Amino acid sequence: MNSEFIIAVHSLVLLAHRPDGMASSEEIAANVCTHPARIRKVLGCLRKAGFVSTREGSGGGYRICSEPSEVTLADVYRAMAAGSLMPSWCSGNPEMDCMVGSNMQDVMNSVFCGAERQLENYFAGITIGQMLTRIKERQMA
Amino acid sequence: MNSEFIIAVHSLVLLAHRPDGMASSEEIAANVCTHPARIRKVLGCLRKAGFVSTREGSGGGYRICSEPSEVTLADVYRAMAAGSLMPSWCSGNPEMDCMVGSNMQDVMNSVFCGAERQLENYFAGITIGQMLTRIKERQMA
DNA sequence: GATTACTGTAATAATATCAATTACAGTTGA
DNA sequence: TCAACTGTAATTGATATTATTACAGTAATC
Repeated sequence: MNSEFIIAVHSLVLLAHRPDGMASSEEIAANVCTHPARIRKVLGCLRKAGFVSTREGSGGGYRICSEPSEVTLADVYRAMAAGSLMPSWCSGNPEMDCMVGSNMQDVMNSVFCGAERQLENYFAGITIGQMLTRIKERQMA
Repeated sequence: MNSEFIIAVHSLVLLAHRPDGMASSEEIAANVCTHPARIRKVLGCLRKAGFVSTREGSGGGYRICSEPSEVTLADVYRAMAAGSLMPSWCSGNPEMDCMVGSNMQDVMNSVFCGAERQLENYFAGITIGQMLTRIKERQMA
């Protein structure tokens, strides 16, 4: 799993929490605990996916332009980390003679595709708004 | 996700496919496409988890000592890769002032715990025996 | 129009993780 | 006693990840 997914979710939750829905890369970076350049990269993806709008220049920054209650973690996952469940390392080799060794990659692939669907299904049940609610609840406790 | 999980599953499927259920680390390594020492490490875990037995010395090696139809990928996952879904990199910081930044780690953690349960649930529906069947089917096609 | 405060993007450096390899002690069968 | 194994740790090499730097482009404001 990609840590950019975490950064994306965190950033969206932070923006959703802001009254005006806005923040600069520097503000977000301080909150997430990473470098502003990394935030700009991740939020560039979120912009392409339509979750935030950006304004360059003075007074600019990022603004959430989707309903926090309608954006799910599955949406963010698809935009940021699709396919990241399966390790890049592969066992076996389609060229080899043995039935097991030559077919394992394909079978493993289908297993992980299924796992990814399962995961997306779970993430589809959690919205950015709910994340913010959970945080507020935790803050109370 | 840990690639040792893949190696463990591949090794178990290979052993299940052998008439006598046995193979040496060298044979397994050749089939998996990795180094024998790595196989010994992974199968050492499977031994501790009770899925294989080992015999040292000449003529020794690994033998599957559980029913392929009863060992699920969830069992293997728990033995080899439990907790590996969540990235090690963390956003936010419990010490900080902001409600969002200070509670994000905990909330993200609970999200990934749920995801992991979901994943295990999916893996629980796939046995080593079924993996072998899938491979045989693919070989036919 | 100059200045200031931003984003976008790429390149580089630092660090961490992962896999391969080597080495060798211990075990067992022949 | 030799040969063929496992168990394990240390080292090296490769790869992936994150931080940092740099700078061009854009927009608001004075």
